[in-house]
Amino acid sequence: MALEHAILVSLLEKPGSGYELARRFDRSIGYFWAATHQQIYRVLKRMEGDGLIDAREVAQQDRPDKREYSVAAPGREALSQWLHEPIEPESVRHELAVKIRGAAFDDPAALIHEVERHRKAHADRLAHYLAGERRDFTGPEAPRALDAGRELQHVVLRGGIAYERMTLDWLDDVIATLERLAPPHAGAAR
Amino acid sequence: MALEHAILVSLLEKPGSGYELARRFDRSIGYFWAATHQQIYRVLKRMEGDGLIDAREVAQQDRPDKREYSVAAPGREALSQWLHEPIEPESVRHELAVKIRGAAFDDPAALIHEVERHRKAHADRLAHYLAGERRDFTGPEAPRALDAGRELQHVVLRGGIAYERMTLDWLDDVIATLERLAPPHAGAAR
DNA sequence: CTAATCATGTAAGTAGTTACATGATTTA
DNA sequence: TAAATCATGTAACTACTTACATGATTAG
Repeated sequence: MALEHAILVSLLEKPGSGYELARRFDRSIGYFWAATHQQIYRVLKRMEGDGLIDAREVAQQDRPDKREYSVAAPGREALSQWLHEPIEPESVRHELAVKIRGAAFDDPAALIHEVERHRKAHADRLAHYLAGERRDFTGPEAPRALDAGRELQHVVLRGGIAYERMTLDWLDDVIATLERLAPPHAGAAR
Repeated sequence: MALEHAILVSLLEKPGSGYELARRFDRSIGYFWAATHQQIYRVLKRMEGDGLIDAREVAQQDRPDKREYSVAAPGREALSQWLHEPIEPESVRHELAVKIRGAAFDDPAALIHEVERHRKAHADRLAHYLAGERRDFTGPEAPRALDAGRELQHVVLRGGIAYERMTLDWLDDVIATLERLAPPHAGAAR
C-alpha cells in the first residue's frame, strides 16, 4: 500500500489539501506513483482516522475553504518503518509491449500510429522533466548543496529523464521494426 | 483489463494450461505483465465462459491431467479489436522512487543496502534477458527473417534489455547520491 | 518417505477505476 | 452567463493480492 507512503512523503515535503495532493499526483510525485482524487480522498480519510495525519480547516476568501493535512508523529514513524522494510523489485506492467507482441497476429503496420502517439507522449514528458530540471536544479544555488531533500528529488528526476530517453530510443526501434515487417505484404500472421 | 489480452497473445503464441500460463507469466510474457496463478485461473474461467478461448482436457500418463486452452475465433477478434484501440501511455508505479524521496525525512544512508539489493535484482534480470537473446535471437537462422512473431518478440526483449541497463545506471547514480549525503552527519532531515 | 514439481482451485480482503454528484469562486 | 478552476465527496464495480487448500506424480 504505497499510496499511503507516497502521500506521507508528499505531505512532509509540503502540507496540503486533498485537492492539492491530487494535483501533485498529476505532476511531480505522480510521475512515479499515479493516483486519482477519489482514491486520494478515501485514503486521506483513512489515514486521518488512523492518526497518521492531522487535518486543519483553512478558510479562504478568494476560494472555497479547504482541509489542509499535515503529517502527525505516528505518520512519520510509519514512514520511517516502511523505509526500513525491503520491498520487491518492481513487477512491471507494460501494456504497449503486449500490443507489440500481439501485432504478430494482426497487422503490424496498423500499430505504427499507436506507437508514434506513445512516442510523442514520452517526448512531451521528457521535455517537461528537462524544463523542471532547468527550473529547479540549475543555477547559483548549487553551493548551498547537501540539502538532502533537494538532492534526492533531483536524483529521482534524473531517473525519470533517463527512463524517457531510453523509452524514446526503444520506441524508435519498435517503429523501425514494424515498418520493416509492413511493406512486402500487409496482414502477416505466424 | 490487459491481462485478458496478454493471455490471448500468449495462447496464440502457444496453447497451454493455466499452470503453463502461470509459468510463462513468471518468465517471458510476465516481464512486462505480471500475474499470479490465482488470477490467471479466474480470468481463464471467465474467458472460457465468454467464448474467447476453448478448453480441451488432456490426459497425461507421467503427470496430472490438465486443461489446455487455445484461442477461439471470438478471442482472436477481441484481440484484433483491442489492438486497434488506443491505450493511455503508461502510468508508472515506482515504489523505490517514493522511498528515495522519503529518505530525506529519515536516514539516507540506511537506504543504500536496499538500493543495492534492487541493483542486484536488475543485474540478474539483465543477464537473464541477454542469455535469452543469445539463445533465441542469434545464429544462422537470421536469413529466415520476416517472421513477424519472432521479430516482435525480439524488439520487446530489446526493450527489456534497454530498461534494465538504464535502471542499473540510474541505481548507481542513486547509490552515489545517497553516499554523498551520508558521510558528514548521518540522520539528516529538512 | 520426503521434497519438488505439476495441476487447479476457493475465500477474504485490499486497492484501484469509473461514473456520478455537488457547490463555491473566478475569469472571460 | 458560461466555462474554468478549486474543492470534496459517494457508489458501484473491477482488478489484484494473500492466505489457504487439495491432490497427483516423480526424483532423490
